Amino acid sequence: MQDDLVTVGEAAEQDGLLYRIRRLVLGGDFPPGAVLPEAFLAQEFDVSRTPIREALKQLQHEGLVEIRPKVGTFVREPTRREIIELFQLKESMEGLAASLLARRGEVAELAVLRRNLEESEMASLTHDTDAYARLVHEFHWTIVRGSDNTKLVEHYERLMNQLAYQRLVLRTVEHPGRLEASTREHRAVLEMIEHKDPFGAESAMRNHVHASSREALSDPATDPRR
Amino acid sequence: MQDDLVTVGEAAEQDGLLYRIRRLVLGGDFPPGAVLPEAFLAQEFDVSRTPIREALKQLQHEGLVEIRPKVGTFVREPTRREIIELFQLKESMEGLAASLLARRGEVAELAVLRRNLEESEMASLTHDTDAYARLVHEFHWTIVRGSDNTKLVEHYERLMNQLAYQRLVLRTVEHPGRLEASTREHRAVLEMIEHKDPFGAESAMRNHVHASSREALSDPATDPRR
DNA sequence: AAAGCATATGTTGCATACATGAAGAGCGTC
DNA sequence: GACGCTCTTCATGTATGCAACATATGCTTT
Repeated sequence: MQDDLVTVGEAAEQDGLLYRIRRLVLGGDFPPGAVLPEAFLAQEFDVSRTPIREALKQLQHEGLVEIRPKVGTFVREPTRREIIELFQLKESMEGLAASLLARRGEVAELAVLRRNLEESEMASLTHDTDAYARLVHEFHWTIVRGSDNTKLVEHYERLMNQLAYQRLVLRTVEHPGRLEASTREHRAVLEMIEHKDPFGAESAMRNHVHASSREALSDPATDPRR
Repeated sequence: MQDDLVTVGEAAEQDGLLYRIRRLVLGGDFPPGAVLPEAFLAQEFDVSRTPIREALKQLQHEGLVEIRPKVGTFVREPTRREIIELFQLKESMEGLAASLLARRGEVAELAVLRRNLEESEMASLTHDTDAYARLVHEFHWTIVRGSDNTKLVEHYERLMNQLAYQRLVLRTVEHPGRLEASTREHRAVLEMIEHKDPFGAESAMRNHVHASSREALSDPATDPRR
C-alpha cells in the first residue's frame, strides 16, 4: 500500500534484511544509544550472524549506527550540527531536482504533484497532520524522482535515511501555521516547474527546504544539548 | 602529508581493506567488466573471504562493482548517462561547498587555495599536466573540506568514488587550452569566496564544474556507445 | 551436423566454530 | 572504606566448511 510510496527507491533492495533492520533503527524501536546485539537480530530474523553483520556494516556506512570494534553496534542519533549539515545538503539536492524537473517536458510526475497539492490543501484544512506528513513525503520524493537522475535519487535516499526524516516531519507539521505556509511553498515550487523555469524552481525549492529546516531545528525535539 | 590531503576523509577508514580494494578497482588494475573472485582477493591480502565480502558489498553500494548473485563480482564502469548525472550532482555539491566557504571568515583553507592557484599557474605555463591534475584535485577538495560540513564531505567523497574522477581529469587536462580556462575559472571562484559572496561563489563554482564536465564528456574516452 | 539435455565445475551465500579483545564483577590490598 | 587489580564473561572479528545455484562443457539424439 502506501508503503510502496514511502519506501520508493527501496524496491530495488535485493535482500530485505538491510531494509528491515533499517526500519527497526529508524522506527525507534531501539532507543538511540542502545546496542543492537548481532545474536539477537540473527535470532529475530532467523538467519545467521553473517548476513546481519553485512547489513549492520552497511548501516554504519549510512551513518545510522556506530560500530565500536570489539564492543558492539549502537544506534546513532544525528547531532544537531549534523542535522543542520544534512538540511544544507537536502536544500541543495532538492533544488537540483526541482531545476532538472523544470527542464523536462510535461511528464507524469507533474500530474502527481498537482494531485498531491490538492490533497495537501484538504489535509491542511482538516488539520490531518498524519495525512499531511505522508503527502509532504510524497511531494518531495516525486520531485526528486522526477529529476530523472538516478544517482541523485540514490544520494537523496541515503541523505534522508541519515536524517531519519520521518521523525522530524511528524513534529514540524504540528507547528501552528506550518501546514498553510508549507502548502503555499509547495504551490510556488510547482508553479515554477510548470512554467519550465529551472532557476525559479530551484530557488523556490531551496526557499521551501530552508523554511522547513528552520521549523525542524526550532523544535525542541532536535535536542540542542548535543 | 600530502597523502593526507589527497586521501582526505579516507583517513577515518578503520580497515584499510576497503580502501585498498577500492584503489585496485579505481586504479584500473582490473579491466572493467572483469570478475574479481573473492578467493583471489582473500589470498592477495592474506585474509579470509569474510572481510573481503564485506568490502565488496560496500563497494557495490558505492556503485563501483556489481555483484551478480551466485555469479560473481564485476568491475562496473559508469555509463555515459551516469557520468552526466554524477556531474550534475558534483556541480550542485561543489556549488554548495563554495557558497558555505564564502560565508566563513578568513580560514586556513583560503591560504591553501591561494597557493594552489599560484602553483596551478606555474603548472599551466609549463604544461605539467600531471601536477595540474593533482592541483585540480586539491583545489576542489579544499573547497569541499572548507565548507566545514562533514556530511557534505562524506557524500562528496562517495560521489567522486563513483565518478572514478581521477581517470577523467587526467584526460581533460590534456585538452588544448583547458588548463588556462580552468585556471581562470578557479581564480574567479576564489575571488568570489574572498569577497565573501556566497551566491557569486556558488555561481562561479557551478559554471566551472559545468565547463569541466563538458570537457570530460567531449572526450572520446567517455565512450558514447554505452 | 545441429540442437537439446545432463553433468561437471567453479563461484557465491550462509552457517558454524574458534580466536580475540573489551567491559564488568569480585577480590585483595592500602 | 575506597581504590586497584585480576579474572571471568560475553560480544565481536575472522576463518573455514558446506550447500545452492549459475554457467560451461560434453554427450546424446534427431
